[in-house]
This record gives sequence, structure tokens and C-alpha cells, in this order.
Amino acid sequence: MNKADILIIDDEPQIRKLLEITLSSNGYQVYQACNGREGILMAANHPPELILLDIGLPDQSGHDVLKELRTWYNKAIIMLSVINSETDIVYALDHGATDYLSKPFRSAELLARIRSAIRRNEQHNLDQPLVFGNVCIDLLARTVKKNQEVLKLTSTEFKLLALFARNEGRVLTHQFILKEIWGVGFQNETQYLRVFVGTLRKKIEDNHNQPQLILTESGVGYRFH
Amino acid sequence: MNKADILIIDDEPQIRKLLEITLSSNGYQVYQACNGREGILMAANHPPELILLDIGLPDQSGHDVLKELRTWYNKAIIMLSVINSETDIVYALDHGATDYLSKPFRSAELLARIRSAIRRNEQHNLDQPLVFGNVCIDLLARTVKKNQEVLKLTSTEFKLLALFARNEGRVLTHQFILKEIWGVGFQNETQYLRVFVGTLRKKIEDNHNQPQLILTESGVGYRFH
DNA sequence: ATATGATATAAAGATTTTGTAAAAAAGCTT
DNA sequence: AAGCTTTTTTACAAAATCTTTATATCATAT
Repeated sequence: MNKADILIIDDEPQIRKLLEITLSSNGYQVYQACNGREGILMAANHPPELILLDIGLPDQSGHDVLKELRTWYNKAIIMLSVINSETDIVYALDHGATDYLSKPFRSAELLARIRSAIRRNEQHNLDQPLVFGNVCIDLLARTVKKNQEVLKLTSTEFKLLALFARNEGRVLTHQFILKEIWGVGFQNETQYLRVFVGTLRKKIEDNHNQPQLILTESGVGYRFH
Repeated sequence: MNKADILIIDDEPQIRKLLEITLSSNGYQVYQACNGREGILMAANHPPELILLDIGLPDQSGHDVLKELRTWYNKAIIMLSVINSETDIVYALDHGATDYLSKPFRSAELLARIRSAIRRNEQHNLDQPLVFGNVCIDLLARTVKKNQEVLKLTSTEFKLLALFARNEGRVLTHQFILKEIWGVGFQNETQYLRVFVGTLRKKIEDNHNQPQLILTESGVGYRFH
């Protein structure tokens, strides 16, 4: 019943075929475009719930397509790239991509990312407590509970956790986080982030050596789950 | 039998229709107004248990309607708005809104919020003394007892304590407290607050070096527990 | 296996924020 | 106006938080 529309923008026919089979067999309605221009037109004519966008396109860079789409399209866009290029990924995430996936990818992972991204489309009301496992975050009351007990967080720790919680499932780049919490001019102070992620993990994770909530995406940033 | 009256103030006919169907099928008696002026009149003529108030109205901003209603109406007001703007949320809640909902909303959530708001109405209307540990605060009689003994508080001290008590469990920022107690223009006089929190603690805490009631949230504000 | 780059932790400083006391000013009451 | 209470200022000590440095750990590729 919940047949969400997904638009694939990729020039490689094999990839498109693979994606189509995976997605349509999971109940999604799939549309395809083989270059940037066509993709933008299709998205405009019939806005999908989610767009899978390849970075390497024949007519223009996927980055440019992303930028153009983002002027009006505010649902999920997951970037695809052959190479595991960190600069590409970071660039895309900082310019509005919802998530990224490096080819080749496992279909289970793809589907999980898609579900998570579509779920996030349904904008949540920020004034209700957010629950993640045994951790409960009340953005309005500014309180965090773990197993019903109120945790003591410093102001920066709370800001950081709130940022993660509001972007559940999504990779936040170091630069983005630093800009949000410390402000412009602090984008390179990655060490601040390491220290604060460390203290946060000690406070909210069951076992801070095997984090379940704040996951690190090496070379890129962090993901809250 | 418990047919609470709900007044909808919204200019969009579809939304009003949708709300009416949802609410009346759940046993509420629904009244409708399509602009601010009409809404205020209807609320005055026949005060409902709860008001659903749209922020975007044709004749005046929902924020202004809220402000005017709050001069005499002290039951629940839930704000509705198309955009999920955090500044709107914070502004409305700071000016007396009971709750907030962004359109489009799911009817289950709406009903839950309404139940919760009406429940809170009843609690708040009882004006029963609030008890925290061995401290008992009677907002109506303006008295505070500790271990049955009446404490002598100055007017500002009482206002501050009442503000804390009414917002148990949530962090109140310095700015918010200063605005509420001293008024706009005093938002930066944090030292006033420190002095008064100090004297209050000496009066109500068992051991003012280890406060149990008024907790400080460094860099942010205070929390009453 | 080793080297490299990225990440994590611990602990020392530096800085900011908070608490307290006490003096000065402002209001009230008689 | 005197005497009292309350609020506002000032100054400094105490505590909490943030930043920095140093070092350890981990993952990955050669």
C-alpha cells in the first residue's frame, strides 16, 4: 500500500537495472533517468519521495544536479558514487545530500538507508521527546534521560546530542557539526569534536567502546542511530 | 458524556472540515471561526475547553490572537502552523501556547495532544498547592511552607519560585527567567538571578551547598526538580 | 607486518560561569 | 525624615566547563 516513488539518476544501465529490481521487488515505484538534465525534468514533473543520484554523470556533475534540485526539492536525496572518495562524499553531504552510498553496495544496506531517509521526510514535531533505545531526549525541557534517570550534560554536550537526535540516521560531516555547535571559523577544530563525542558516549552509551548510538564514519563525520 | 468544547480558529476550509470530522467523531463539540476577530468573539461568548489556533490567519497573526486571548483566557491553546519553524514554536510557547502542531499532522497525534492539554487544564485549574519534597507552594494564597512552617519570601523571591514550580523538570534559560520576572530589557542582568537564586536556596533547600530543588545548568539556566 | 592517517582517551592548563558576602541604592511605612 | 525592608551593584572566591597537549588505539593499505 505504501508505494513510495523513487527516482534513479544514473548513466550506467546495469546499475539502473539492479536498482530497479531491488526497489520494485520491495514495493517502491521506480522512475529512471540516465543523465542530469533528464533527471531534473522528471523530478520537476513528478516529485518523488526520494532520489538516488549518481555523482558521475555524463552531462554534468552529480554535485551540480544536487545543487539545482535543492533550490526547490526538499525531500531525501541519496548520493551514489563508484569511488569511495571522501572529498566527494563530504562535499555532497555539506550541500544537502541526505545520505550517500558507495558502489558496489549491498541491497540490504541500500534498503535500510532508503527506509531511514523516507521516514525522516515525514517531519517530526520537535517538541515531543525523542526516544532512542533507552535514551530519551526532550528538546524543549532540555533534559536527557537514560533508563528514566536524568543525565547531567553540559550545555555543549546537550547541543551536540540534540543536533544528532534531530538528524537521526544521517551522516553529519565534521565541518557541519563544528559550524552548527561552535560557529563559523571552528570548522577545522576536529579535535574538539572528538573530545565531546567521547564524553557524550561515556554518558549515553551502554558500552562506550562499542558505541550503538553515535557511530563514527571515518574520514567523513558521525551518524546517530 | 464528557463532551468538551473545542474552538477552531483557521481560515482554510479544508483544514476546518478535517478537524471537525476528526474531533466530533471523538466526542468533542466543535466550534469554528475563520479569522482572528471572529475567533476572539466566539471564545469570549462561549469559552471552550481548548482552542486550536492557526498561526497564519488572514486578518492578524495567530501570535497576536494568542497574546490577546491570554489576557483573560487561561485554558489550553494549541497552535497550528504549516511551517515547522523552530522560532515560531519557541515564540508561541514562550507567549502562553499550551502546545504546538505542524500541519500536516496525523489525527492520532492531534488527539493525543488534545487529551494531554485538556488533562493539564484540569490540573492547572485546581490551583492546588504544589508539593516538592518538604516544600509546599500555594500559588493562590501566595505562601510557601517548609516542613509545615510558613517561610517569609519577598515578592521577587516568590515570583521566581512560582515560575520554577510551574515549570518543574524543564530547564529555564537565564534570559527567559529574567524576562518573566523583571521584564524585557533585563535579559542580560544575570547577576540579579544569581543573587536571588542564592537567597531562595538558603530559604528552601535543606543544604544550600548541595541544592536538591533549584539545580543549575551551567551556561544555560536553572531547573527546578 | 609495518607505516600511515584517522580517531579516541586522559589529563593539564586556561577560561568562563557561578556562588556568596557585603555595601550602596532605592522603596516603604510610620 | 528615620528606620526598616528590598533590590541593585560590586568584588572576589569557587566551581564547572572548555581548550590544548600528549599519547594511545584503531583501521587500512602497501
